[in-house]
Formats: sequence, structure tokens, C-alpha cells
Amino acid sequence: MAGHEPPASRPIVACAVQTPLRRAFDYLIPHNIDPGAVMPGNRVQVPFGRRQVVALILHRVDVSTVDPMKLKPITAVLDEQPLLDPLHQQLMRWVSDYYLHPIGEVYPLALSPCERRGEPPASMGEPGLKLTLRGQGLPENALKRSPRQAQLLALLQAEAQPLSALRDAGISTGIVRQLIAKDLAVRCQIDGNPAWNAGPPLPPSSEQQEAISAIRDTLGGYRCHLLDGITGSGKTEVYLQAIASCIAGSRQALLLLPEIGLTPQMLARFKERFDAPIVVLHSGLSDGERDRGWSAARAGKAAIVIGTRSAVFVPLARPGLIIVDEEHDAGYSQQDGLRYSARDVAVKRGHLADCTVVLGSATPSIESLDNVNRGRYQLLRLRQRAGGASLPSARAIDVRGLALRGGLSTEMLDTVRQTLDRGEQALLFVHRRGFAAGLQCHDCGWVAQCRHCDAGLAVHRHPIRLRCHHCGWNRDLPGHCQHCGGSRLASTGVGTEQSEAVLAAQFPGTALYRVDSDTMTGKGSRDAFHSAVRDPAPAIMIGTQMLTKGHHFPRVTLVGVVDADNLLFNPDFRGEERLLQLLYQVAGRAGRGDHPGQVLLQTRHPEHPIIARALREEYGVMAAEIIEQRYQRGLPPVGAMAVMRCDSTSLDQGIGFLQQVKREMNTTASTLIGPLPAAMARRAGRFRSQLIVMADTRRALALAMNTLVAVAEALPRPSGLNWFVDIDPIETL
DNA sequence: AGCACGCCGACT
DNA sequence: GTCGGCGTGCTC
Ligand SMILES: [Zn+2]
Ligand SMILES: [Zn+2]
Repeated sequence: MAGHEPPASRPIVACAVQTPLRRAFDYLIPHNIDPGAVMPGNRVQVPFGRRQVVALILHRVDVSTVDPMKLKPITAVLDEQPLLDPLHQQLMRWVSDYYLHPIGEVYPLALSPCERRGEPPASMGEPGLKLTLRGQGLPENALKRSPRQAQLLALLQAEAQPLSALRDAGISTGIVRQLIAKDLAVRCQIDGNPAWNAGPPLPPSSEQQEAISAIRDTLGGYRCHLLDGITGSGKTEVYLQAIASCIAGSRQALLLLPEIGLTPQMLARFKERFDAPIVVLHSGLSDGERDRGWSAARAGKAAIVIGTRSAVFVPLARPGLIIVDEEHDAGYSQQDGLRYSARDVAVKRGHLADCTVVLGSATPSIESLDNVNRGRYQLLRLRQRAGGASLPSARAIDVRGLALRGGLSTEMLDTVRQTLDRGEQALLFVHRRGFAAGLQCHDCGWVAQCRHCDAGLAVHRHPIRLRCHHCGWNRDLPGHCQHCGGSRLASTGVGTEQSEAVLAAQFPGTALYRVDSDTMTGKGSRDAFHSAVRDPAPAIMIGTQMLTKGHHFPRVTLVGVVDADNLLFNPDFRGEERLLQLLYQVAGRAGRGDHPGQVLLQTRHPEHPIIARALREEYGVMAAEIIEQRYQRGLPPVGAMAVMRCDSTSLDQGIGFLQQVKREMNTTASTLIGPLPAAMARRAGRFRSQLIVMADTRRALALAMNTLVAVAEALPRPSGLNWFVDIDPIETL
């Protein structure tokens, strides 16, 4: 079909087509399309197999390696101007190369939902309503017979209104429709506030001032700062003032947060400070909202973009500053599809686009601290808490041989009581949700197992069921042991529900909040909890890690870690780093403001080096020791690591495939470990295995991984088997 | 991943 | 007879 005319006479372009295939696809530019209109970063519609798809132009191709008879022509050019500027194309190309992910799946991450579908980019303004000429001609007291319509008319007579503002004013869409039907009003676009102003800053401490100045001095070029600031030291104020400087130079600022739940309070703080367009981008928004925010960011209309990990890919017309808050947080690492670290992409982006990058954390990652040591990042430290509040005191409770109620020792319960008696609040951290971690037969040791995973089932009370926390499978609570028939079944390990029940009985009448993924289902429950927390009355908060993320608890003076041992013997090489970060983050919730805080750790291993010293030493001292250990053991940040993972319908199939890949790799520049079954080999009915790759240098790792992927691609793929690679994996289990 | 083609079992 | 099961092969 394409071959009626000598194809070589037409120009050829390489395109990123949305497909998991790890290559670009070449297309001809037909006669009816001006080759000048086909620019890199433009979207085009192309035939692909038997269907038409949206693709992005990568570059011109002088000599295609594809059989000329197979080349097809582009169907249509979808954009007059490229949606991705050359720097952004370079970033997306880097992501594809670095993470060894198909280019056709990487490029669309820089597009909004409607752009991915091939639709025109969204217009920037907010959808709104304005009066027609006829509506403008009405007298001020018109529509008296219909008070709601009159109210809307009055609002519109003042000025055109965004639909969201009308909703807030209590005007239903029905009223809007009625005015439109009467030809008094029409839908329109309301442009955002064009001002880029910052309100007065809070007076900074000398440390904050130093940090702000250091960041300010590097604006306009690439520099990465690590803002190492203990909880309550005012990192956000540093962000605000650095951003104020950035937008004063009419460059845009991008602030990344590790999870959606942190955006509302950050946005509130930003709206208070800035009279400037702020765009929020995360997966909790509707497609339309994302489309509009995306357009505003790319057009340079948005002064500030606040978003979660995927927002690192949003095009910005004039990027000036990229901030990654809580940079140590695992939420920046995507765990499926393209396995990227938004923090690492942010740093690369800053480097390519000459932006200043700020990584902020109270517990910086080992990688970032190492980058400071190597002189790649500049360290900015905040060591004082606002208002001079003192750091919490920490103590371990040795619970060996103690009678526990709901996992709580008498000492813990007594300290909770004292805290409440002083009119203060207590926060208790339990590692698991549900009532108990497992169910075991007292007579034969049988443990209730998930049908689809190599994992035990957790006991839940509301409703009463056994539930797998890895796949969601659940069953009723058995009355008898499934192995010996005995009836003495006992729950093992404590979950949030159990501690909650004990606390409710011990402290009747005291406000008690449980925060885990079972109670924090909707947006409403989260909001309700956060407003409850601001209530100064004595209260107990109990929950999982969810409770530790970034939130402010001004009245909490006691933090209890109910089962500190849970993270103690994690075989992953990042286990200790995780534990340390968790302990310091949890402790950071205690004693803000003028009340000193205390932290209690319940443990059966009080002699464990981390438990014994954590929270007495500074985080940085403990982290330095972990870095030292990593160097001794030759683990990241020394050299580089990657994993090829496999999931399949049988374990042998996965291991066999990885073995075959390993056999065909004759590398000396890297070390291959495995293949080995994953820590939980069977999960949701799939068997997981992995091949770990370690190399002394990034370059050697990239080389090895490229070959590894090429080998795996060339191998026939057994049905039901999936493989993928994970560069800089956050866990190797 | 889609989406086709293709070749064998149980339904109108 | 054909509706449909998913094996395997291809996409510029
Ligand atoms: Zn038994
Ligand atoms: Zn399961």
C-alpha cells in the first residue's frame, strides 16, 4: 500500500508510539504534510498495525533501517507547536534510557490525559460563566420572581464567575442552565490571576536565612541543595521564601510531595503566602482538572506547581526551582510500569534545565547524604526548632516477660494516662492494621495462610474475618484448627484495632482516633481527623505509618512505638535506613511548640544497636554509620544496583527464564546474583523471582542492563511470564 | 499491550 | 455446522 511511490523520496521521522515495545517506529511524511510542520515534540496520528494511534515525533531519520516497503505515512499532524521543548524531550529520552523502559510508554508521561488521547491541549482558564449582551442589558433588580436566578445575575453583573465559585455560593447547575437557556449567560473561560506576588515572609531564623540565601544565590543555574532540617525547624518557610525569589525572577517553581494527602495543607500555606497562580497536579484530580493544570504549567502561566511524583514530568515554560519535600520517602518511587524515582528524575531535570533543586527532609536518604559527602549536593542544615522547642527525650521499654494488654505495657499505659492528665495528647504507632497479625493453633502450631500468597492472614474484627494484606483475599474466622481440629486458636501480634479496643476500655470518655487504611477511606474521614487533631482536648491517636507522614500534631507530647521490633530484622540492605527514618519521623511528631515531648519504644531487643542509640544521637550520626557500613559491604551508594524481576504462573518457570538470561550473559564488568525467589515468592497467585545485578560504576551497570534486556527480549517469552527491570531498586526482596 | 489469525471443543 | 477458547506472531 505504502509502496506505490518510491518511499525514499519522502522524509522519514522516528516516533514514540504508545506500546511496550522497546524501540522507536519510523514513518514517512506524505506529500500532503509539510515536513516543516513535523517537528520533534509534536504529536501525530499514525497507523500502527490495524489501528490509528497517537505518537510523538522524536527526530528526523536520514537512513531508516526498516524495510522501505514496510514504512507507512503519518496520517495527520496534531500540533502546530511542539508540546515538549527540546530540553523536555531530552529528559524523557534520559528516563527511557536510564530506566530501560520503552520510549513509547515514557514520552506520554509528559502529556496530560486529553493530550494522550490525541485531543487538543486544554485551554488554560477555569470554566466559568459570564453574561450575554442581553444579560448585561437587564436592570439590576431583574428576575425578582426567581431569587436564585436573581442572585446569580447579581454575581455575574459584578464580574464573570468561575463555576467553582458559583458552586461555593450555593448556586446549582440547574440555575446556571436556566440562565443559559434564557440567553442571559454563556459559558466562558476565566483566566487565572495574572499576578505573581508573594506576601510578607515570616522573620527567618539565622539558619533559615542562611539556607534561603544559599538557594537564592544559585537560582538561574543548576545546583542541588540538601535541606537537612529536623522536624519543626521550618523547612516550609525556606521553601516559601526560595520560591518567592524564584517567581520574582518570573521563573516557575515545582514542589513535589510524596503523597496526595499532603497537598491540601501545603496548598493552604501557599495560598496564604502567594498572590500568584498555583496549580496542583496529582492522580486524585479529574482528567479535566489535570488537563487545565498541565496547560497552565506548560504555557508558563502557573507560577507554582505543587504535585506528587508524576508531576515531575509536567512541562514548564520557564522552570527555575524544583523542590522535593520529604526526599527520603519511598512514595517517590513508582513500583509498577516505569519504575522511576521522582526525586532522581527531579535532580536530572534540574541539571538539564539549569534549575536549582532543593531536596528537603528531616531524615535524608543515605544516597543524598552520600552525594553531599562527595560534594555533589550542598548541605543546608536547620538544627533549631521554631520557638526553641526542645527535642523529645526517648526511652526503650524492654517488654520481655511483661504482661501486655493490646500490645501495650503497663508503663506505656501509665505514661499515656499521665499525658492525658496533663491535658496533652498521645500518639501510638502500631505497625499493622487489623486486630492481630495472624491466627495460630495453640496445639499444633498451624497458622492461617492466604490461599494466593506465601503469607499469613490477619485477624480483623470489623467485620470479623481473616484477611490477607497482600492480595485482599479473605475468609471467615475458622472455629477449629484446619490441621489438627483443635479449638484453641490464638491471635498473634497486635494490630491497630486491638490496641484501640484496649485503650478505649482503659480511657473511657477520652477522644480516641484510629488512623489506618481501614478507617481513612474517603477524603471526608481524613479531613474529619485533621480537624479533630486541632482540638486541644486530651486525646489518643493510634495508627499505622499513615499517621507519621508530615502532619502537624501541636498537642502531642507522647509518641509510643508499640512494636519497634517489627522493622528490626529486615533482611533488605535498606532495612536499617528505613527503621532509622521511621523512628526519627515518628519521634518528630512529639512536642512541638512549648511542650517538650517524650518517645517510648517497646522492644524485646533493647540491646540492638539502633534501638539502644536511636533518638539519643542525631539522625546524621546514625546515618553516617550506615553509610560507613554500606561502603564496607560494597552496597549502594557504592557502585550501582539493578534487578531483573520475573513474575510467572510457577516458580520454576520464572527461575528458569532468569537462569537462561544469566547463562547468555557473559559479563565480567558486573556481578549477577541469583536468580532467587523473592522474599514472598507467591503473591496474589503469581510467583516472583529476581536476578540482582551489581556493578562498580553506573556506566558498567548500564552496559550490563542493556545487554540483559536485549538477551531477555531475544528469548521466547513463556506464556504467563512477565519480566521487567528495576534500576536503583528500593528493595531487593 | 492490542489485535489479528488459527485451529479444536460444545452449543443452536 | 459456527461460536469462542487462548496460543503465537506482528506492529515502522
Ligand atoms: Zn492445630
Ligand atoms: Zn494473599
